[in-house]
Amino acid sequence: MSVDAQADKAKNIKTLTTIQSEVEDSNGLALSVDCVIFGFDENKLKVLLIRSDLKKYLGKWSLLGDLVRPNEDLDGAAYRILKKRTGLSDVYLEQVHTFGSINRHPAGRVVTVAYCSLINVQHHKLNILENELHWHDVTNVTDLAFDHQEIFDTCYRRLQKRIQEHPLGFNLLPKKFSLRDLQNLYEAILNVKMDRRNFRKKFFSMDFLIDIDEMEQDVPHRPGKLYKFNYEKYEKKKKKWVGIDF
Amino acid sequence: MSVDAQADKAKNIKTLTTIQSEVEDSNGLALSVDCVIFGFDENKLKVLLIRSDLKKYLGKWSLLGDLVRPNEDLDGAAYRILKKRTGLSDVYLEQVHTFGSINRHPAGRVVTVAYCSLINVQHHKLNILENELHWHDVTNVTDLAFDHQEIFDTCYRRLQKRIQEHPLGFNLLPKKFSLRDLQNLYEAILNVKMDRRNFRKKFFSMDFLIDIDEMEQDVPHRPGKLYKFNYEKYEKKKKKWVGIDF
DNA sequence: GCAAAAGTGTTGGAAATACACCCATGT
DNA sequence: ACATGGGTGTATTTCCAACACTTTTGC
Repeated sequence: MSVDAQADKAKNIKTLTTIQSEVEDSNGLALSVDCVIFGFDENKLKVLLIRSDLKKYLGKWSLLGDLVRPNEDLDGAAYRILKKRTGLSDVYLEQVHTFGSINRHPAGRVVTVAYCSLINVQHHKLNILENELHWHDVTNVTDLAFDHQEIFDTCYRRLQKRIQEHPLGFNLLPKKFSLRDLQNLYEAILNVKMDRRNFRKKFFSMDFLIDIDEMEQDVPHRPGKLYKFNYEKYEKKKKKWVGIDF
Repeated sequence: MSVDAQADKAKNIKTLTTIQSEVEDSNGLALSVDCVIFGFDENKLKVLLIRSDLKKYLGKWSLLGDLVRPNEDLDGAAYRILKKRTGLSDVYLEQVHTFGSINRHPAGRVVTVAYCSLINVQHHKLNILENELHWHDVTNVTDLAFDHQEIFDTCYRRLQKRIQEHPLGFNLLPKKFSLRDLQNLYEAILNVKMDRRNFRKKFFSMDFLIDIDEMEQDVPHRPGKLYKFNYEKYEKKKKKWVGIDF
C-alpha cells in the first residue's frame, strides 16, 4: 500500500487511491456494497446521494457505498453504511442485485452488491449537511457516477414492484399519517394518479390501519384522521396467493 | 499456490485445496457463482445437483458453481457453468441473490452470487452420466452441502413467484407442448391443483399460445393438441399493471 | 361565505370460480 | 365396450373502476 493510501486510510477517507490499493492488495478483486436510500419528503420520493470524490467523476453524484470488510457480512456492511450516513439503525433494507461488470470501477475489479433502503426523513436530518450529501428528487436523478445510474434504476424499479405487493411504504412515512399522505406516497412512487375513494376503500378493507383517533394539525382545510400501520395483523393475514397473472 | 493445487488446477478440478489457494492468493476474498438449474421431467420439477468433492461435505449434494474468473462478469460465469454442465447455451438465467456469510465456505471468505436457470431436460441428457451429476426431485432436496440448501430454497421460492407473473415456464417445456403439460408444470412448481377448464380458459384468453395443428402421439387416450408459445406477442402485450395487492 | 380537501356509496363490467357432460383414442 | 383423459359452456360471485355530493376546517 502506498504512503498516500495509508494516510487516507488513517483519515477514514476512501479515495480512488485507497480503494485501488485495497483492490491491489486482494489480487485484483474487491467487494463493495452500495445503498440506494429512499426518503419521502414534500410529497416527493427522494434518494440520498453524495458527491463523488473521484477525479474521473468529479461533480457527479453517486450512491452511498463502501468496501465490505473481511469480518462483516453483506447485510452488515449495508447497515454500517446506513448507520454512518443517516444515523439510523432499524431501517428497512433489502438486497436487490449484484453488479459485476469487469470495468465498472476505475480502481479495478470491484463487484458491488446493491441494497435498497427506506427511511423516514424526519428521523435524521442530522448527518446531512456536514457531508456532501443531498436528497435528490428521483425524477431528477440522471448521469450518476460509475454504473450507479443503472444500480439506481434497478432499485427504483424494484421498489415500485415491491410496494404494490407488500406494505413497505410505511417505512417512508411518519408513524402517524393520514390517508392522503399514504396516497401521495403511492402516487409519487408509482407515478400515477389514483381515485381517492377507491384508494381509501382498498386500504380500509385490508384492515391493516389503526385509527389512533387523532387529527392533522395546522392544515388550512378540514383535517384528516391519522392512522398507524398494524404490522402484527399484516403478518398474520398476509396473503398466500396462487394464480397466474401476466 | 501449493504443488497439489497446481496439479489439481491443471486437471481443471476444483478441490478444497485449489479453492483455498485461490482465496489465499486474493487476500482472503473470492467470488463464486452457484447455479440452481431447474428441469421438468415426468411431470416433476427437478434440480440438477452434483456430489460434493470436499471431505467436509462428503456424500452431500451441492449446486453447480465455480469461482468467477478475473476477466468475466457474473452472468458470464453463470453461462459458462451452464454450458459446461449441460452443454446448453441460450438458456433462461436470472440472478437471484448474493450470499456472503463470513463462514459459509470452509476455504475462506467466498461470496457467491446465486443464479436460477431453467432448461428443457430433453435438450441435453448428455453430459450427465460422466460426472457425478443427478436430477433431484425438488421435493426431496434436503441437507445440501455448504449453505446450498438456503440458496436452493431462495431460488425455488423466486421461481414460484416469477412463474406466476411471467411466462417463464415455457423454458422448461419442449417447444411443442399440450395444455396438460403446461398445467402439470404449473401444478408441480406451485404445488397446487388447478381446475382444468379454468386453466385452459386463462391461457387461451391471454392469447399467447399458437395452435400448431399437431396432436400428441402414442398416448393411450384421446390425444391433445400441441401448442407453441408466442414470445413476440407476449413482449408486445405484456401488462404494465399498477395496483395494490397484499 | 369561500376555498380546499375530507369523507362517504352505488353501480356496471370484468374476471375468477365452481361445476358436469360429451368426445376421441387405444386397448 | 370401456377406460382414460381431452375438450367445452354457464351461472355465480367477487373484485375493480368510475363517478358526485356533503362536511369540516382556516381564512
